[in-house]
Amino acid sequence: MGIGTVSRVLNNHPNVSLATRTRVLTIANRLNWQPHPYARGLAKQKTNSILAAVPFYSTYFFVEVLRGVQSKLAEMEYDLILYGINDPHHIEEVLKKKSMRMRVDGVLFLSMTVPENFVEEYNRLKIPIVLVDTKRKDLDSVYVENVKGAHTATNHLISLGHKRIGMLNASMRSQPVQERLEGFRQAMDEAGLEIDPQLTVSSNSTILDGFTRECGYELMKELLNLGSSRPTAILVSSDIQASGALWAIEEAGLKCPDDIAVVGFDDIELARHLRLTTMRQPMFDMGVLAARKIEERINGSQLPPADNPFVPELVIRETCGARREHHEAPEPEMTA
Amino acid sequence: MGIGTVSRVLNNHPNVSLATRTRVLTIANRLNWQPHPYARGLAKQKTNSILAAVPFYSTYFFVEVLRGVQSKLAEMEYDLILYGINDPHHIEEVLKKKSMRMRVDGVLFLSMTVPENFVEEYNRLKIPIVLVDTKRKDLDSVYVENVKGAHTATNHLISLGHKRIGMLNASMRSQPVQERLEGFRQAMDEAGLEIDPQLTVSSNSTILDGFTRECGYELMKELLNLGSSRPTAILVSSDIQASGALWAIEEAGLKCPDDIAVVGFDDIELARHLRLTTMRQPMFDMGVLAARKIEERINGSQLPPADNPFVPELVIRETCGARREHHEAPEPEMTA
DNA sequence: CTGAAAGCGCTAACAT
DNA sequence: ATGTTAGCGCTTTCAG
Repeated sequence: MGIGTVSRVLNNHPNVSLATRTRVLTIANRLNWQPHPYARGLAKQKTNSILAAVPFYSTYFFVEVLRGVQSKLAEMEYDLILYGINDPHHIEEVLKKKSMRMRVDGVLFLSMTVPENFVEEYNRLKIPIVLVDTKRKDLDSVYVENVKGAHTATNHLISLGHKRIGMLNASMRSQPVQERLEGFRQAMDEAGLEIDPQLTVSSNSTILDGFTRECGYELMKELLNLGSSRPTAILVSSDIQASGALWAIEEAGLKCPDDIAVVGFDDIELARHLRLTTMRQPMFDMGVLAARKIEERINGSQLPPADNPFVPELVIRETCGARREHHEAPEPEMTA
Repeated sequence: MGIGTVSRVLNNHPNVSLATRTRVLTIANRLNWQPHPYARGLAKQKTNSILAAVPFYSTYFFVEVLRGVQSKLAEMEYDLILYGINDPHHIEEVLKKKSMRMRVDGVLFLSMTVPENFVEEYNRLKIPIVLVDTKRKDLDSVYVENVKGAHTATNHLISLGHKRIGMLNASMRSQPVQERLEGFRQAMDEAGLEIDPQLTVSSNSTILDGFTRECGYELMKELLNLGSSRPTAILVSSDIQASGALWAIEEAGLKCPDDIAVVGFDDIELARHLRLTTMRQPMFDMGVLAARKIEERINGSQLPPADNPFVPELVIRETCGARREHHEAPEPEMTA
């Protein structure tokens, strides 16, 4: 029996008699045989693996997304190669040198701005890219509708009767932050509420674009220093910052829902603990979709680059003041 | 100039004149050339990538470890293939079918018990395995000294004057839990303190071996139901459970350091928020070491399988009662 | 020191 | 339907 035939059954080629097919299969099974992925890859010019470039710092978010990615990828018999970018400035250098080129059939960028020349090069190599948590008109993007989300969050606060609402932001350099601020503005406008510039603060920290507890803590202190003209409620651009803000509030001897209500964004694990009202992002599902999208491209889809927006969902807990009683028990664990 | 020569310079083969070497290098650079990893892998019988099998649920711990692994691996020019095991029962099936066999030079198992036949098979294939956060006499293992850690934690509580100390455990099926309980016992013994069996509770939950907030919450309620014979301090086998325990304490209208002190284990991110005193595990460093160990094996080390223990470090915050004042500011962010 | 040729394990095109 | 053969892109003898 020729080696070619074996190859055929392994690749489900039609021209193989059922007899030989089963014979090959059983013998392969008995020998515990598996085709060598590299040899196959070389011959087929396909690696059956995709690269995920992630900023390692946004832990909870990216873990959830990756869970989704990996789960879909496993189903597709693809491997996930993880590449953590610690210093955003080194993205290109790193990805170049790593000769990730011929090693993967596609690449996923999470929460990262892709360098222009990188896009060009991968374009030339016909290696598709899909973005997660960022957006670009010329690439497939999977992201959350930040404007809408912030809008919803703000409306919630408004519906609770708040008038003096502030927004505590991370760095305005961050695209999601800009969008979230925009949503806030829209909602305030629509409600005919004044936006006091004093109450709209943002970070100029270079550390993680201001997505840190410290940033939330410091900015909240500023807000609190406003004294009687402080806001009665604030929207915070991320849960992690909200945690810092809550800290500042507590430290100032104030009570969270009563003296000042807060709504976060993300619904990271911590949020449940803090009983933080927030906008949930369907991270796992975003990961699954991203994997699907990259697959479509790999399989030759020529559709124009598409947006794949997800709508964040308002999770009402206690920091907004809408629910003041304690629960009997903690919320159920996320399904693992 | 022959293809062979090119190959030689790429592999730093000595027999190449500096003249041709630089010539090849510059031209390669100009063409933006990179050797094809699969072709190279096929020829050299080496993939230059390692597999990390991780249980996706233990998020924070594994992210940190992986950060370490990846950082070292990148340095070694190795790729990291991530495989998330959601259902522990499927480990072998999954890894078999994935034909991970010839695809990686080594495998890392995080927080997981490796199936026996898996070990045998990889042994036969000469693909080295190293364990992280678990132990096996016949494999290299990188882990934390749980006995010592629990001992230290318990001693801390004892030094604070506590006599009625309890321990709240996850499932006794978990190796780390057993070890932590052992450390607790030793410390109590050495101090001549009685261990009230009522105060040593453990979970029989099958969900994540009881490493959940709910588990901590429920077990703490049991402890609290003891009324006046309740412990004045408890050691909890993990931070995540400690968070649930704190919840139960609060819900019962009790105050944490005052009515009952608690010390956790792990130092997950959450711990800072909760101001939880806990035992820190050097997760990143464990990852780095694991990567180094696997590299040694790949490079043919024949040393007998070795233990690589790390000693956990006591992090004193407020739930133990040793520091009662609030901080001026939150602790600095972990370096990312 | 360098060129030529065989081979890594598989796929795909071409015969039969 | 199946056997044969020529690559896939690189490494590695073996000559020279």
